[in-house]
Amino acid sequence: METNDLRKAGLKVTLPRVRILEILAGSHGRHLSAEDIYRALIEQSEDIGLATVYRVLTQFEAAQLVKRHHFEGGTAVFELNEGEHHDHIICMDCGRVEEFLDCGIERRQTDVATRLGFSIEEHNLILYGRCRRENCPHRRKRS
Amino acid sequence: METNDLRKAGLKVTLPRVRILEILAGSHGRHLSAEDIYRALIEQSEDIGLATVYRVLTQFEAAQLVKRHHFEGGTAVFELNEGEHHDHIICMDCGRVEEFLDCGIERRQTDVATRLGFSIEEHNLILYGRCRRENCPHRRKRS
DNA sequence: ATGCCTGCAAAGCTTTTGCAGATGC
DNA sequence: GCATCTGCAAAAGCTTTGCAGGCAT
Repeated sequence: METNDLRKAGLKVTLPRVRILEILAGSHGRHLSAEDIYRALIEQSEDIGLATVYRVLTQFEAAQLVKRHHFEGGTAVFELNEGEHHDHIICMDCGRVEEFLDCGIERRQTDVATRLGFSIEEHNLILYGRCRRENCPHRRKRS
Repeated sequence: METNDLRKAGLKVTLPRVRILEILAGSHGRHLSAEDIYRALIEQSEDIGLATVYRVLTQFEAAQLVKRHHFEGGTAVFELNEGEHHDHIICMDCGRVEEFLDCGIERRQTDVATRLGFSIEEHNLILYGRCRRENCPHRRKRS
């Protein structure tokens, strides 16, 4: 039950927050911008302002319920924080985003940081490429 | 001679472009925002508009003379493209940026991409940590 | 009942663009 | 001389903030 996540974060259980959580949960791994979420709300006839979407997402980020990514070009995108870490690979043709985790890469990152005299706190790895799926070449895919 | 780089890129050798290249070359690895460069120009009494800085940087990026990074929080930063690729580690306390290259990480990235059915075009890896230098703990260091 | 939320509109920031004049070749 | 470039100012995103009213608890 997501409403408990809200309570645990010290946030009141309000309709905008619940709806936004639902939309994020229903995005099946797609990464949504504030605008994406705003439009999704409009589609389901919820009268929630864009400013609220931003505010809620910022609160969710502070509460570690979501992660904010900057990918490329100004617009931030958000995804539910499922707990376990992963990195991203993005298709430059169709915009599809896949997630992955490679222990070897993770380990070597720690090694590099140590070698340079840093203690690593977090990291951000994005691969840009082209996927060879037959349904790729044009436009973002609906899930 | 940097003016040749400009010519090779099909760009006329103008004062703004030369000055901006010089500033980037003299930044000793520090990553500069458009605003940083603009202020540096003002300091040396060059009357060059911020819009021009942005335009020139965009042209330089297209000509692969510089790389644009998005690091964190809205503002893009730029560095001279020295040819060989590297990644970044950033100190969350003092903002210091170090560069590194780890062949193991590079190789595994390619492997991961292949496994997922992508051909990798480029990537972006940033480690965030805390450096333990005695001169670190507060504020960004002037070079 | 009270304090946290929300909507709206306005402001803030970074970046881009239109246009008339200036400059490199 | 001509095309490209620049400065200025205005516009265009994306995101944040102020304020008055609304809602969860």
